[in-house]
Amino acid sequence: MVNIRQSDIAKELNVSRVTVSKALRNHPDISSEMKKKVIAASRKLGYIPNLIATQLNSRKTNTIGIVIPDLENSFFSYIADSMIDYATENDYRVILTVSREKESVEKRNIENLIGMRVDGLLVCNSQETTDTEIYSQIKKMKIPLVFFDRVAVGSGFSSVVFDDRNGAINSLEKVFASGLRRIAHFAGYSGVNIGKDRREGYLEALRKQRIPVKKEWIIEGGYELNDGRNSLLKLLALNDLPEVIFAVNDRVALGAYKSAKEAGLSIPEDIGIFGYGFSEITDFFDPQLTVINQDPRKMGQLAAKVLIDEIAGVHGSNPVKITIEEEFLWKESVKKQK
Amino acid sequence: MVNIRQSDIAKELNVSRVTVSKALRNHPDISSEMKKKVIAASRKLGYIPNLIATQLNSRKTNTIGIVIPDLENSFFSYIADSMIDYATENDYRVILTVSREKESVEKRNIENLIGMRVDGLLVCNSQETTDTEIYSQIKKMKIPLVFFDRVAVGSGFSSVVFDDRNGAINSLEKVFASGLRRIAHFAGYSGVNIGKDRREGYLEALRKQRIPVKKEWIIEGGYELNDGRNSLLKLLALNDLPEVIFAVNDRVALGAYKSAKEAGLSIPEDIGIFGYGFSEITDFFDPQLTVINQDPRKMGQLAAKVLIDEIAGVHGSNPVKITIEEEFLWKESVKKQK
DNA sequence: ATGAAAGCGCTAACAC
DNA sequence: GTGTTAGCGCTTTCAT
Repeated sequence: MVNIRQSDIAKELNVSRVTVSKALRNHPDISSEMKKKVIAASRKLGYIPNLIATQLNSRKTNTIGIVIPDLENSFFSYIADSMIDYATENDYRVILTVSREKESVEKRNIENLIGMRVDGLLVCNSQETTDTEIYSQIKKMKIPLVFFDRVAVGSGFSSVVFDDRNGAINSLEKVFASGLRRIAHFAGYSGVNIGKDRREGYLEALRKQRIPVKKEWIIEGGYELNDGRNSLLKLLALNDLPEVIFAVNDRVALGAYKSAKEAGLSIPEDIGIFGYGFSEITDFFDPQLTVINQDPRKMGQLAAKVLIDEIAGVHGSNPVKITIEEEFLWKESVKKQK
Repeated sequence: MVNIRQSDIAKELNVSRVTVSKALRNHPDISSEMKKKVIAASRKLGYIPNLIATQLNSRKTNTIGIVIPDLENSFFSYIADSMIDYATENDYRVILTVSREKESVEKRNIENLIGMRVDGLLVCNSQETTDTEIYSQIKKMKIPLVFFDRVAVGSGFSSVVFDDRNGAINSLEKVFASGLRRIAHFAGYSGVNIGKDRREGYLEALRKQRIPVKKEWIIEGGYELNDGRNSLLKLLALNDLPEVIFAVNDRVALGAYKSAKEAGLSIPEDIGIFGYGFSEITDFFDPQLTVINQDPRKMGQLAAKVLIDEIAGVHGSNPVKITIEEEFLWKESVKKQK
């Protein structure tokens, strides 16, 4: 690799490196003629400043580190994309790491990013993560950090999350208002936050309507397509179909679509389906999936904004907690009764 | 931010910084007792090495820069994911930048990454990119670079691309062999490589079978869902339906699905559809989309491997050109005739 | 207006 | 075995 340095420009012009350094940064010390000369020479030689060196003595890298569980999940890739967007607009670079839902990888990534002296961190915990020691250390080091979507609780950092519980309650109220009353829930494991909050929302919504809970209609499973398939088969075996299925996420909903069609059930006539998701995916379902919209771009943007503000010292030392409301997008997959 | 330095450890132990530096890197100079002491102290103080400083004098960052057009496109997010995977496994970090299909952003990203002194670059050109001057400069600077998917031709760098033309030819041969003969093509603009190669494959396949080309069955459009919708409407207006539509990509195919269903055509009975895509998306189509498989993980992995090998000096100065064969995955959306 | 000296945190080369 | 010196490329005093 052949890199041009400021000293090369200085030699070319027979001036000192300092003059060059100042000229390039448009320092008032330097005459405008000199500046022109320096800029011309740097163009000519193809000078690209060494940010590593700059960063070393400014102790600022203008770089944000992201730790995300899985880029193959479009929800997360949209989030990452919007974070990169927002960061770039605000003159920050982004180092993106993927934890693959592994706690150990998450930890390694974070140490790596701190080693790179990023100015701040955007972190979504892996599903496995339970040990929060590293986060206490980050707190001690006073490195700005914002959690998004999944939060290591009690660590005292800012966070941006969805209001899943109310999202479920509000959405189900709309469903009830349309005359539908028999709703099953394809739930995630209740150990995980996501699964827990969404299920609680479901239960609370039923309670409000004084609709008795049918335990057999809460079918617990994972978060992938096959889990949705299996849950639908379990539901069929009951010989007691609900009017609508409320799925814990879009992949589970898709699995339910598949099994439903294989079983000869048409959506939404024989059975309706809706679930957590985001607007961009509705089109990938036929009929279009009704979703409780978790706007990933909004989350990414907000988290990045909170972090960058925090780096700038906007919030002082008070962590900011942002809860994003979810909107119910009624599409083809659920048929209103009235 | 509060960061512990080697000198802090040195002070703590009343030794020189160099001893600490060597001990931490397990240098043979240092006694094992001293090493233990140093490691214990660094643990205790929560020392995290400053990679910026290390990089400054090693002139190696162990970091790869990626420039990708759009993370919202799952094809690219899978590629990015697999690159990060491969890089991480090989002890490289990744700085990911997104060009949003803008030439100017692409250029800015590259300069930024070079400024960060990444050890190498993985680049997919934006759709707009025509000016390749920056790439000549990179060549001069001897910075390793590998293009993937879209290549600034004539710049003399290694590349990893799909063999779109043969993918089309081979796939169409299978379709023909099953007895289907009337195939339309929803094409991209022929100005762009992708659009051009795929269309040429289509034409060549017809030629081989001595099937006359119907110009009105080559419907040119963009690469998004709505383009597929519009193309299908244009096709319907002809009152001369083909048996199968060959779509330039999955989003166009999806648009065709939508319009077909709205027009009361069922797939594959009334009309078959297949297109370029990758295996993970077939399930999102109902019926499952038959695809000419462009495996994004394979592309990401290979490109990352070629680059990392190149950084290690494996290929000398000879650019490597890798062409990935595409496999035809016959799914539900096309019905075999025999 | 320009430049010399010192230092960011770490490491390689060379003493002791 | 341990420490001293010098330097990575840049910027920030402080002289001139």
